[in-house]
Order: sequence, then structure tokens, then C-alpha cells
Amino acid sequence: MPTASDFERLLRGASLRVTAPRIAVLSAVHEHPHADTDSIIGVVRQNLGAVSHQAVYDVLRALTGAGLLRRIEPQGSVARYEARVGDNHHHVVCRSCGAIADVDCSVGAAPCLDASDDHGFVIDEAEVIYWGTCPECTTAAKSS
Amino acid sequence: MPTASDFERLLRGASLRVTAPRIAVLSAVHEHPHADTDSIIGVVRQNLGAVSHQAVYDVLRALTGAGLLRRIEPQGSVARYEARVGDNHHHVVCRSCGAIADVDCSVGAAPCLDASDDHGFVIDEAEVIYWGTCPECTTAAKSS
DNA sequence: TCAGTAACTTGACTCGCTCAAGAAAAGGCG
DNA sequence: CGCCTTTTCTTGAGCGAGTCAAGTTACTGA
Repeated sequence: MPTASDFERLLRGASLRVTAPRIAVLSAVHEHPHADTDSIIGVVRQNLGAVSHQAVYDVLRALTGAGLLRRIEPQGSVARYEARVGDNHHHVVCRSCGAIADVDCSVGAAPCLDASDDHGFVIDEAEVIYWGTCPECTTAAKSS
Repeated sequence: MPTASDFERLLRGASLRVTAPRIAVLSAVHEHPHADTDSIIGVVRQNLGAVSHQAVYDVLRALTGAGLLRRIEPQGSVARYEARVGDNHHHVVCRSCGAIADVDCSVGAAPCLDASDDHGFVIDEAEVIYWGTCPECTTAAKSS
């Protein structure tokens, strides 16, 4: 797990000012991958004390814009954030409980970047979401 | 373009009662693929006169649940609906203007259904969203 | 150290959508 | 056909995630 000074380096590398809320948000997302905004606010407040929700929203947007965080929002879920960026991995989402897990790309680094007919669009990213049932929910469904 | 009696048959096939709002919503989505809820409400009201927004929401949910419509909601966009169901096609979304176009699956009918490591999840669907820039926005960006 | 700008606080507000209760109408049955 | 049950629609309030705006605070580079 990276330390506060690692996060500071990340921020400076992105030409962002180093502030306590930013360090705390980065740290929270590293510790809790796929956490929603509310949980992140909770974790940040545990570490820093009072922090406005607006600050967290701002920080999340700044960090996402700078490429330090990635925002994901599967249908029916609120926005979630993760710190694993730049490796083009995907996600599998449980239809039953909403759990999210990481999935490496099965076809190499930048997989399905060719659509069969792209309608003239210039495509720069392919985002894949696998839908299914997580082990816990599968077990629960069988036993019921 | 299907007629009202085609839609009636669709509804009966799904054991749903046949009502004017439902026919109108089905028709609106067929005519305007990828339309958001608000536009659908507008089209429905043009054809039927006064219809409550709640009715449209209910109808959209019923039809989506019955598999007659598909709901898509790319990040940063409100919910949109389309009538093309059951053929596992995907979408390309313009980052600049939000335009959506259909893309057939490049790897066959049910493509990337294997994740490299599925974490024990039972996966039943892979949803792919291509991100890029549409022809109009590409042209606009060059000329500016 | 100081100035200037970026970031944070506070609080109101918007938007998409849902909840709830009652009225209307679809469709099975006599 | 006309009644009865159940589903669907209307009306109107309400909720939650996120945004906007104005003013204060505090990084950072000179």
C-alpha cells in the first residue's frame, strides 16, 4: 500500500496542489477499490475529521480528470472509483448484490478496439462490463 | 416500421395488457432508437395527448422487464431505451456530443463471454461500450 | 514572505427518478 | 353483454446523488 508521500508524488506529477483532502481521498480509494462516493466521504472523515462532501466531489473529479483515479458506474449503481488505472482492465458485476470484481482483459492489453462497423466514429477505448452472479449469491440461490 | 397491431401482438406475447400508452411507447422507441425518457414522453404525448410521466416510467420498466425493450445508460448520460433486443449488439458513444450508434459484435454472436479470471462469478452477459468521437465532432474539432 | 490562484466550506438547488394512494380501464367469466 | 378482479394510469409528494455559486482558506512560485 502506497504511503502519503507516494500520493504526494502522484499529485505533484499531475501538477495538482497537495492538500490533506486529496491525500486522504487517494488513500481511501486505494484501500477500498470500487467504493462509492459516500463510503469514500466516510473514510476520509475518519482520517481527517470534518471534510465537506463538496470537497470530496471536487477532489474525485480532479483526480479522475488527471488520470489518477478511474470512475466506473454500472447501471443501477452510483458512481464508484478505483485507483487501478492505465491497464485497461474490466469489471464483473453481480446482478444480485452489486459486488464488483476486476477482470483482466482476456484478449491482451487493448482488446476489442475494433468494432465491426464503426459508423465513422474514431474509437479510443472499449469498456467491457461482465454481468453475472457472484459466488456468494450463487450459493445463496442454490440453498434456498 | 411495425404497426400498432404488431405492437399489440408483442404485448400479448409477453402477457402484458394492451393499453394506448404501451403501444405509444413501443412505437416511440422504435422510431427513435436511443432516446432518453424525456424525449419518449414528448413523442408519446404528441401521439396520445396527456400521459403522465409516471405512466411512461412504468411502461418502460414493464417493457424492459419483459424483454421488449433494452435500457442503456452510458456514464454521464440519463437512461436511454432501444427496441433492438436479443441480438447482443453493442454501442459506440461520442465523448463530445453523446451520440450513440449501434455496433454489431465483432467476434460473433456472444463474444467476450470468457473473462480471463472470473473470480468465481457465473457470467451471463458481456456488455461492451466503445468510447470515441463521432464523425460530426471529429470534423468540428479539425476545423476549429 | 507575499501575492495570486487553486482548493475548500457552506448552503441552496436541480434533475432524474421513485413512492403512495386513489381512479380508471383491460380482460376473464358467467 | 355486463360484472368483477386485477393491473395500469393519474396526481402529487418526496428522495438521493450530484451540481452551482459565493465567499473563505491555504498552497506554491517568485
